[in-house]
Amino acid sequence: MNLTTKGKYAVTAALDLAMQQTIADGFTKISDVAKRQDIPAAYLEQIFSRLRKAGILRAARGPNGGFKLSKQRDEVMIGEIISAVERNMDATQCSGEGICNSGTKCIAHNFWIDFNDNVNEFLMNRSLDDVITNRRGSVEQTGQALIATG
Amino acid sequence: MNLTTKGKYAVTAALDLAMQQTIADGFTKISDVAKRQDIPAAYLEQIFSRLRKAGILRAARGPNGGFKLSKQRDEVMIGEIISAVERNMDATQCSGEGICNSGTKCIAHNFWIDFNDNVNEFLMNRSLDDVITNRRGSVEQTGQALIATG
DNA sequence: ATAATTGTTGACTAATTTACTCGGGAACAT
DNA sequence: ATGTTCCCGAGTAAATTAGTCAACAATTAT
Repeated sequence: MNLTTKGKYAVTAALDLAMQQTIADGFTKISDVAKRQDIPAAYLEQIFSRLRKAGILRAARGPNGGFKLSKQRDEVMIGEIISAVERNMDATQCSGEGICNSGTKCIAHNFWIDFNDNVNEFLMNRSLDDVITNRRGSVEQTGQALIATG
Repeated sequence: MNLTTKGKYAVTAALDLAMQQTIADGFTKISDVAKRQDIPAAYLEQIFSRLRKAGILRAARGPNGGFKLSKQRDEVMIGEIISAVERNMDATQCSGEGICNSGTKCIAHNFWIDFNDNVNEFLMNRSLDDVITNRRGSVEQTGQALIATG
């Protein structure tokens, strides 16, 4: 299980983009997001690069360039953002392969699978819009998996 | 958010103790647990030491010594075990202090609080007995906090 | 054209954390 | 006494985190 500043910065920065788009519809510069959210700009570059490769953001270079969400803010789930930048959200010791105790399932295996499912569902059921409007999660499900379980 | 092999070993080893006590009622040696669960014995020593200091385990030295649960296995919650050995399960950047963006709450703050609550509830609602009998969580609540939110 | 602006990429690094090991000591049973 | 088992603190190699930096590529405004 992994949740580092990288993932937290990613969520914060994506929320910032979503809020900026409410105000104006253009692209938002990394340096502006970095300043507002108190995130090191050069580090945020790395993070946005991953979010772009994951299809969550679109970029434009040059003056008036920057980043914007590639979907509506109620279509971007927090779980997508985290899994795009974070190394490994799986809680099992064996990456879900069931080989955690000398080739067989350890006695905690199924428990960690349940834990994964719980975290997964929480993060995949909350959009940027939900967080901004302080909703506790929408009903719509994506069916997409955040945590690989083998 | 932190969930390392230390926490996972702790849960596995506690489950092992719980299962051994079903068979016989004495103390179980570190070396036996380590062998059965494929955990480095010297490392498990550290882990059991913390669990003992947290009041989860009792120890006895000398021949026929070892460890046993200090409560019934349906009274020991997985969350207790993890928080006894793991450094920091809090998902906020600011340890819940609300100073994540230059002294004020960052825009993701409340979201991470909700996330903490969710994880907390999951882990504090499952006993060793629940995991062993493959139940999805009991109804009883402890009211004890796993994740500090300030 | 050219200069200014902004993202793109890959390499690099210091600090921290993880996942252990090791050695000696203390309590206990026989 | 002797062997067994936990107790405790120190030490460490490897991995990870949390960044920085520099050169390059695309775009726009003049």
